Amino acid sequence: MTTIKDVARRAGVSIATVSYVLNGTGAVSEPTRQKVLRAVEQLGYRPSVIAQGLQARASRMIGYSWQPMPPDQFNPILEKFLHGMAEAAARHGYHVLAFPSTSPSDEVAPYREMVETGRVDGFVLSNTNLDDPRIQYLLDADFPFVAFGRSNAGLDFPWVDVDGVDGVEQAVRHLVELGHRRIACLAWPEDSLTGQYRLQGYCRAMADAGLGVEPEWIVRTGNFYQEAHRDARPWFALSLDRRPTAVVALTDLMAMGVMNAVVDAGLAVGGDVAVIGFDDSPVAGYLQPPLTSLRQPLAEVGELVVTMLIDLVRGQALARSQVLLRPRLIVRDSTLRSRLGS
Amino acid sequence: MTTIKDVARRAGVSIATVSYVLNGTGAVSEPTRQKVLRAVEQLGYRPSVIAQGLQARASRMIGYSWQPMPPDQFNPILEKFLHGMAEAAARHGYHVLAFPSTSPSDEVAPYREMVETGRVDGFVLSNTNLDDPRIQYLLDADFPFVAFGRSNAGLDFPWVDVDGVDGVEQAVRHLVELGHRRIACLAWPEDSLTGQYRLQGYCRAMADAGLGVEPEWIVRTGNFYQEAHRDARPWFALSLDRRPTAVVALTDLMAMGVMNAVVDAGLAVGGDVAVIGFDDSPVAGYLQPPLTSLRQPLAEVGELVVTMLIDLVRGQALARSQVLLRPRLIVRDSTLRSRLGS
DNA sequence: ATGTAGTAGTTAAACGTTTAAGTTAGGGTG
DNA sequence: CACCCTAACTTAAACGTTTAACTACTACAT
Repeated sequence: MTTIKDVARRAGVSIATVSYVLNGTGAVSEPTRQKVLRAVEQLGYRPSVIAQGLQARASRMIGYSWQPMPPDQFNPILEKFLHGMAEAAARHGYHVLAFPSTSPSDEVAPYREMVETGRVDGFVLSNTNLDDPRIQYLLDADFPFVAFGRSNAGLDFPWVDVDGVDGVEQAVRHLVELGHRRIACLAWPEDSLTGQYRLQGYCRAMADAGLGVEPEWIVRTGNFYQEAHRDARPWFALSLDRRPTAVVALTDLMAMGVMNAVVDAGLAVGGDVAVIGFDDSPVAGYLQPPLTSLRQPLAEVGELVVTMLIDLVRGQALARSQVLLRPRLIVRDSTLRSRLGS
Repeated sequence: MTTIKDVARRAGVSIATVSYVLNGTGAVSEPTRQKVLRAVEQLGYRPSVIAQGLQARASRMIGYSWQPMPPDQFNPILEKFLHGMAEAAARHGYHVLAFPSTSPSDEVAPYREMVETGRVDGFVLSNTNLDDPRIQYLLDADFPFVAFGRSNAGLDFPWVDVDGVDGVEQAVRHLVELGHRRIACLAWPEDSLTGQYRLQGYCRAMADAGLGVEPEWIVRTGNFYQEAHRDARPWFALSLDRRPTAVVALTDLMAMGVMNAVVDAGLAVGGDVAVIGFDDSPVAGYLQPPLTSLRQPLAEVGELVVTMLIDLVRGQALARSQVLLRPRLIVRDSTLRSRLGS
């Protein structure tokens, strides 16, 4: 491993001069500058980030943790989000440290460890919720972080989120335009903030369209295929005048459960019952029929979150510290080919 | 931030003593040991990993990079593999640094940068292939790494892989047992080593079963849904005596293309044509019909790869430096309910 | 009494950077 | 010619650890 000393010796200058040349600080004459650069080139010298880190009391690392999915479920955001983050971080000389969230009993422990040992300069949080202990801890510790997702209205912290209200509104409006009147929503348990927003979008859009909502059209269930499949079934056993002709599910995985429940009832997805998902996971386009879904700008969120965090770490004020992005409705056959319009 | 000096001052000893206590090296009397530990406790002291890293000339970081998928495809391994790695790494005091693979023009550049700046102590490679420039570089640089996947037979380096030959053999045997005789294989281009192994499994199992293989039953296509969908179609336009009654696809995504091609031809998946995928991605079980597929022990591979790498980094000899794991065939309706047996 | 060995601790150097402070030479000014 | 200023360096300290080398003390054998 070649160090700054080797370069200094080779160029016939002191190590300080080498450092000044490399960082562009300090007054160095052009000839010496060239000498140093040549030595750097010849030796293939690169400064040790660890030594720089010790000196600057910074690691140039961004911590990110996610909770693993159960084996039969996919994480709809990880790949694109992580890639967006890693790219943006690298552009600024930072890197992403991926650490596992261990026991849910003490969610904060791994974060605390990273902070106290100086492993990372800041965190990106995802999957935030109300009363998120991680947010509380990081605010208390005054440690930089940016969240993908919101939390309690009272807490002031930087976040980026995708507007679930707007997204589901888009979905419902699309269905209304296609002629649907009886639209159901497969929602999440009440404690999910993201679920609250998305459900709110449903309620608002239905009201805006002047449509009534039967109580049995809103079903809350877990974020799993099996539960969605099971809990969507009763809809299609309802009498013809109460049976929904369209369903908005809060997740593609849940939408798949709905689609299969439709098939189980001897009905056709897209034909008898329109279905819309959320996330636009890569499989959505390849299902039978292809699933209409709301696409989150995940790479953009990843980039934004990281650039905000780096500004924060560098002590710069954020231009916008709370950003709400719109999802985009990707229309596919699960809502077209509807028999209602024709 | 509290340092070892603070602890030393509080405990009334030298910093060396604190270090000795914390590392369990050196001779320290029990009373002083207690004093030090109490001070550590009271101050909430944790050693700075960066300072330790500088001293030890090691970062306790493992680098991992993956190529991003096109937007409409999913990465079937990332989440579970990464989680397996991160868990295993954390257990040994290491962490995973996720960096983006940038331009394919110089695949090695980001690796070289990590090596030269001392960012990581070793790498995990995935998606290796023949003549992989990353392997060549790391071998030349004598830098520790372990690969998920094999490469040229002549290169001696540590790897873990899932046995594609065995996997596809399992698949074909399963189909043969169900009574299938005309079995096709949707394979990858010739330059993919993984594809070679899997195709070899097909050929070997067909030969073992005493079954002939029509040339048009082996189709090579890209690892995409669209191409698979397009290139599987001709099979189902073949005359009844040459048309395959079962297809093994090298990927779940490709299998989905095949399934939809079957439906397009007015046939039923599972009924008229059995389909098997590879990867057992989370969606496989929720497709219509649920897809039989080969499950790779991804978390196990991740753990194994990391523990091997850490041994390597610590200069220990590896018990086994080349490990081949068996995939497991998960049987679902896409191969059951076949009309052949009954 | 003297040397020896072991125990328990301290001192100081080292890891590879950055940077404040100091030094030197040269040129301009009165 | 003495003075000051500036440009272009160098010296050395600091960041927070680990660890080799040293010191001081006690206990014990000779």
